[in-house]
Amino acid sequence: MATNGADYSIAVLNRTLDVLDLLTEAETPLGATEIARRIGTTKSAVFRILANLDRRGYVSKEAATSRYTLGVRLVVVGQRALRSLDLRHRARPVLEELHARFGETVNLAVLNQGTVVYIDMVESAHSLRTAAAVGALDPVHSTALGKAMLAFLPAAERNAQLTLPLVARTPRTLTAVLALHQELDRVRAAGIAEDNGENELGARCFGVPVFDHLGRPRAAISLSGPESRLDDGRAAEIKTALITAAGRLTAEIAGARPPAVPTGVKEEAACG
Amino acid sequence: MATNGADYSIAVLNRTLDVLDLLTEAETPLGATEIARRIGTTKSAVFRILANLDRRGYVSKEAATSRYTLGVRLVVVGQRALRSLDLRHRARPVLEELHARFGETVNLAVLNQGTVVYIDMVESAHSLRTAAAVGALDPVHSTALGKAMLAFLPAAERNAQLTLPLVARTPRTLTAVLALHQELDRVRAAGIAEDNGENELGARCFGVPVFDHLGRPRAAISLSGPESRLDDGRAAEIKTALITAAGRLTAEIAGARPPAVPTGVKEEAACG
DNA sequence: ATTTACGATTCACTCGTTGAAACGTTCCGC
DNA sequence: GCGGAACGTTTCAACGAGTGAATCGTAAAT
Repeated sequence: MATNGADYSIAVLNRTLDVLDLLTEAETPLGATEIARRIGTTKSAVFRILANLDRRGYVSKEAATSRYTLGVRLVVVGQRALRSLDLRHRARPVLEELHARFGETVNLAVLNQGTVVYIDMVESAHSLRTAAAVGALDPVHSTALGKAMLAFLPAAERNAQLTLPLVARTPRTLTAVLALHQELDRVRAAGIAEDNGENELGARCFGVPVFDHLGRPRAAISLSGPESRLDDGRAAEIKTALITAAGRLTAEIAGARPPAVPTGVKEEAACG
Repeated sequence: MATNGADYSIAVLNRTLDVLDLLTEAETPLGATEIARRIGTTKSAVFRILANLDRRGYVSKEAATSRYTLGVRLVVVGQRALRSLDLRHRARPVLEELHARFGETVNLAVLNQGTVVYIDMVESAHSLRTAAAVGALDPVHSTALGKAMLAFLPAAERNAQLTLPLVARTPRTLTAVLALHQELDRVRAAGIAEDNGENELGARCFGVPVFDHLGRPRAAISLSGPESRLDDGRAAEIKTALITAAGRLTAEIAGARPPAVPTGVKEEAACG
C-alpha cells in the first residue's frame, strides 16, 4: 500500500532522533565522529545537532573528552511522560491485586516501535523471580506481552511490528515467521499468550491484551515467574485471573465494553 | 561576551525541542494549533514536527481527539538517561548514610537550564516530611540546592542560570537579585547553603555543592525537613555531616581532590 | 618526533523546510 | 438542525537554511 514514501519526513529531525536513539542504546559516551559513522551522516551535521541538543540539556557533553551522553533534561521529560500515562494509574490496582493473589511478578507493557516497553510492574517477593524495569525493552515475538498484543493487531500492522529476522533469545524462541503467526492464531483463539522459556530459559509468562475503545490492543498485562512455580496446576487459575483482570482494565479505559475474551477482532477495519 | 548571535542553531530542531518542552509542562494533551500559538510558529510547521515525533514514538497522538502527549519512547530514553548518570550511582551510598544518621529526606540534584533537577533522593520515614521526585524541578534561587551550586559558579554563568524576575515561592523567597547575590556570598564563605521556608513555608533545607575535577559545581546534595525538627541545635551537626559527605563525593567523582570546604573558587577561570 | 584521528570551523550550493492559503470535519451556539 | 468558528490536514512555490567536503588545530597513539 502507500501513497507514502517520505510522508512529512523532516531530515534534520529524523537524524536528531537517530542520534538520541543511538545514545540510548550506547553503553558508553559517544563522540561526534562515531555517531556520524553509525547513523550514516557527516561529522558536521551530527556536530551541529549535538550542539543544539546540548544547549537545551537534551544531551550532555563531557567537558574533558567531548563525548556525549543523554542529558538531564531527558530525565525530566521522561519522568513526565511516565507520569502522564494514565493507563499506568488505572492499571496499578489491577497489577497489585494480581500480585497479592499469586505472589509473582506482574507487568504492564505497551507496544512501541516494534518492541515491548515495560511501563509498570510489581515484583515478586521470592528471591527467585523475574524482574523487569520501567522503560526496559523486550522483543515482541519472544514475550507473552508482545504476542498478546501482536495477536490482536490488524494483520498489516502486525507485520510492521516485527523486526526481521526474529532473533532467538533462547533455543525455544519462535524464529520462523510462519510459526509465529500460527502461534498468534492460537493466542487469538485462547485470548491469552504464553511464553515458556522463549525469552529467558526457565521463565514462564502469561500475557493478556488490554484494548482501547476502538478494540485495538493498547497494552498488555502479564504474570511471570520461574517454571518451577508456575506449573500447569496453577496455570489454569492464573490464566483465568489474568483474562478477568485485563477485561476489567479494558472496560475501564475503553469506557464500557465487553470485558470478556474478545473473540471477534477481525483483520483490518472491523467496523461491522 | 559573544561572537555568537545564532551559533550553530538549527531552526527545526529548536522548534521541536520547544514542542517537547511545552508538552512536558502541559497538564493536558495539546492540539497542533494550540502548540503553534504557544511556541509562536505556524500550524503546519508544528503539525509536521509532531508527525515526525509521533512516527518515532516520541510523542503520542490521541486517536480520538488528535491531541498530543509525550510518547512512550521518551520513557525509555528518560530511564536510560537516568541510569547512565553515574553521579547518581556514586552518590547513593552517601545519601543513604545521611538518611540513616538523621532520618530526614536527603536529595541529590543537578543544575539544568536554569533549574534544579532532582536526580535521586531518600525520603524521610516521618509522616511529616519534605518529598521531591526524580525528574522534578525547583527554582535555583529559592532552594538550598540551587543556591549551593549557584554560589560556586563563575559570575557570568551564575546570571545565566537565573530566570528573571525571581518569582516568590513564599514570602521569604529572595526576589531581589542584589539580595540573592549577597546571600550567595555568604553561601560561598560558609561552604553551605540554607533555605528557611524560601521554597516552601515550614520547610528548612541545607545544601552543599559537589564539584567536578575542574572545580566546577556539578551537583548538590541536601537534607531537608520541617523547621520543627531541624532546629538550630541539630543544624550544626547536620551541616558538618553534609559538608563532609559532599567533600567525599567530590573527591570520588573528581578523582583525587581537596575534600574539605573549597574556599578558593574565584570568578572565571581559576587556573592559578 | 611523527602520524593519526578527532573535534571544531568554514562556506557555497542546493535541497528541504517554510508559511500562507485552502480543504474537510467536527463541535458549539443559536 | 443549521450556520459559523475552529480545528487538523493537505498543498505548493520560494527562498532560507542545513548540508558536506574541505580545512584547521589539537590531543592522543606509535
